[in-house]
Amino acid sequence: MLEEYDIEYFKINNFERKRCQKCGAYFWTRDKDKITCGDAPCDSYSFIGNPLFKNNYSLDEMREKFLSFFEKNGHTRIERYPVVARWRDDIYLTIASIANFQPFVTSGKVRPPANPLTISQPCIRLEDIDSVGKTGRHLTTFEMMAHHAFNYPSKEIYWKNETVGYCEKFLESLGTDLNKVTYKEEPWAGGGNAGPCLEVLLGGLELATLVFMSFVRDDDGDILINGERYRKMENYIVDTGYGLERFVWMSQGRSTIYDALFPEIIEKIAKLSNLENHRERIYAISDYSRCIAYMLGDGIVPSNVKSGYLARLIIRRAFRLMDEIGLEIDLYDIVFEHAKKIKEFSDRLHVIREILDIEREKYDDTIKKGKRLALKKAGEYKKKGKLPLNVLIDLYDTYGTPPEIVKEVLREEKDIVLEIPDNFYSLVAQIHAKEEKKNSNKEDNKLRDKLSNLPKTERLYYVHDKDDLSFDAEILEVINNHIVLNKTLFYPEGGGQPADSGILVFNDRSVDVLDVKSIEGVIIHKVSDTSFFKKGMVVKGIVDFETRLAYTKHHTATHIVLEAAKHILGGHVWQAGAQKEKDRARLDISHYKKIGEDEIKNIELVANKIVMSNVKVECYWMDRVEAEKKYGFSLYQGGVPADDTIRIVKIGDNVQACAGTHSNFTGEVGFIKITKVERIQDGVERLEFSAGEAAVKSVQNLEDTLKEASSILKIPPEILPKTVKRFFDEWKDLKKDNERLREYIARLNAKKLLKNVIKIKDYCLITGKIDLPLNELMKISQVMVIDDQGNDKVILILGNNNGDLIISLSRNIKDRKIDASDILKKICPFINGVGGGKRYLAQGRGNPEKIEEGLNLGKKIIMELIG
RNA sequence: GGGCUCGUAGCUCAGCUGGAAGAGUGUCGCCUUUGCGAGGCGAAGGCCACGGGUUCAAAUCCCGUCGAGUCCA
Repeated sequence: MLEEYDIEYFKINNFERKRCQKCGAYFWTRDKDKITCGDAPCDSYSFIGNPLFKNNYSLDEMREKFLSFFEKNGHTRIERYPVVARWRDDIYLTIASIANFQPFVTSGKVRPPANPLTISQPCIRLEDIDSVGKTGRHLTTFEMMAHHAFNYPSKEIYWKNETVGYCEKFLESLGTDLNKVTYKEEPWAGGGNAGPCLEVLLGGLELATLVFMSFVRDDDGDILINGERYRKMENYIVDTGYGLERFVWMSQGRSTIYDALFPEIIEKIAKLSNLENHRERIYAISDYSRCIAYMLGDGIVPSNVKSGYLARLIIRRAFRLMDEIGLEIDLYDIVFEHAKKIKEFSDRLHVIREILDIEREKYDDTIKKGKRLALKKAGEYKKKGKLPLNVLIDLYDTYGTPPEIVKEVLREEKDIVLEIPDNFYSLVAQIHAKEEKKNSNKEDNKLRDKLSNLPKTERLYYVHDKDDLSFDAEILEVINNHIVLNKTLFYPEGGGQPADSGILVFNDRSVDVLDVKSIEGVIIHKVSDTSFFKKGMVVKGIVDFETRLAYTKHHTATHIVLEAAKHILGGHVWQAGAQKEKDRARLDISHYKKIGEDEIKNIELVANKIVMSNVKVECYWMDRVEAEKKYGFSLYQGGVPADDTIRIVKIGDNVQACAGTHSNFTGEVGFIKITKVERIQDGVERLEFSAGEAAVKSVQNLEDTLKEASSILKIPPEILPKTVKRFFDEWKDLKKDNERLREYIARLNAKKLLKNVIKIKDYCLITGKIDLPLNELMKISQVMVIDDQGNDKVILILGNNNGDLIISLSRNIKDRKIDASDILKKICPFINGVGGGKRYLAQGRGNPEKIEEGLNLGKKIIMELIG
């Protein structure tokens, strides 16, 4: 792989390629005497107390220094992207600056926002969360300062020489002695791409990585990196990453990175705690709180799934650390110290506070419950003297009680041993390791191949005339039961809007269109019959008007409801999913607590106000880069399109990238009625609603229900709640009365039955037929056999006119020969019955006319058993 | 997206190898005490989340719905 690192710049500037005498890695240096690569652990830190830059820099100063340096060198400065990677479905958090441009820019499908560009991108990586605070250099959150150049076969911006040159020039501008810098060779791979990479090392610290992304994953490729195969890409990308925090640290030479970055926060915490005893924890809190500020500031809502779970994870870690050092302030007070420095968070501070308050409450509940459970489990295992590992795992996995808490609770308990293995958390991870892989749609892939030669279908549905949903088009291809036309008015399934239905007509024959899909811009119509369709025919298509109109209204309504929800609940509301149907639609939104009744009413009201204001629904195509610049990432509520040009749907303040069909004015949507709100996940609320006629019908249905309910009670609907309450209360009272009476009747009957007692030895045999339901017989048995138990051994056999039969024994009968279930089973055949039970109680049913007979038989059997 | 757990008295929970609803705490009443705190006796308070199924019988077993918790990716 040497030729990849054979860089002109190194030659011109008299670099030498050497092999590290400690780790064996190859590296480049100006220093003839250097024998190690410069990376830890081969070289130790030489900058602590001895900064290797000329001046001290803060985070803001260093960031500005970097960005303006590259601006001066022909790069365009780009605003940071959010830390939550909403434009990707393979990662939740932005883990690198290049992540902003994957997958569509790196693959060449979409052009970059500028080329070359420079950016300082806040990134979050939780892999090393356990090391934070302990090592002095690990962080969960860092800013990756970067410059990127996207090179295409037709046009190269710059490549390796310039990249290394910029690096040297930038280091030089900080007053670095370039003789002390080494460039270590290290192949890089990530996100399906790979390439050679140079790690820039100074004073034992890796300051930056210069990646030359030029390979793409391919099982047939000839390049092997980390056990995976890659091949050369057509385009090639300069992907650099300069660690802002490390540059700051290097400039200050403080003993840890935390001391360099967050001195005022550490000081604040130290005032309330003891810095010397809790140094590591305080460092970790200073970092975690910044991570939390970014996550919540960029709109992540804590949840039990996806990125929300990661937010909750780190928030809870922070709570635990704070508790461990007895820090008695709100987490928000620390998070605020970070958040106040980030200008776009200023109007989100109150939401951040509220979220953290709610999280604190939930955490306290979980821990409280966990402690109780731990004590209970400890009690269960006291005899064994040891709490088994699987119980410990269960406590964490199922109830969220970390082993540290269990240990704390059991500190007082001396009878029970608790062993927490070092790899506890990886053991938990192993349990969940089994992952099912989604099998990709094979049928789609087959079609994809066949369609690859066809041109993109002309989409008439964006420009059609509303009153006439018919069109003529030419058949380009017939594949199985699918038809491809040169143009179509049929809307293909997408963006939560189902496909149109309708018919295709040729001469006087027609077929139903069952499904419509768009595959890479080629629209295919699945039809009921393709037998008489041939390539080249011109056919007439007619889209079902009613269905289309219903979908259209609900689609526009979805945008309106989302806007209303944002207005009422706040800017953290994002669409988490949506689906339209003919008579209703549903919209999932992120929100951190249950939506209240009043809030729902307000959302409904605001939505209807938007409808009544009858604003124009503007749909137009726009350059992607421009649109992003103008409207931001909130464009992408329903997913990210893979094109340079995107379709914008603008309804007042609400602007979204959307491919669906929409009404011309909001007034056409008609009445919007929210019919149901449910929580599908913690942090995700689902709103179901209807629009237009469907909304009117849904209200009418509700009214019908109300009328029906009140007509049963023969009252007007207005007093339904009051009356229902009265009935319910009365019902409860009657139930209680009934209970008392049953008890009373049971005792009366018990008294009566005592006349039938047959005494044999010390047994009391009682039989009787009483005309009462089975429940009452059970009650009598309860009274006679269990409640009023004296020294007598009572055997009770009762029957009723219904054919029910029970046999009940008092618990002091120890003779195993006498078994209620056995006796009953012997009787059953003679009364055409079934039944069973246990030793002390059996119950069955037979022919009502034979109950008398059954009772006598029972008497006989028992007398034989005792006698 | 996947796994696990839980919905029983106002609250915290037991009962869950199927047999007819329990404890602690809180509430109310009476007694004891100089008062506070506390103690004694008693009472009220349950669609056992909802809907199906299995069974002679379901709080208990099975399926579904709704609600809650938690871990992992």
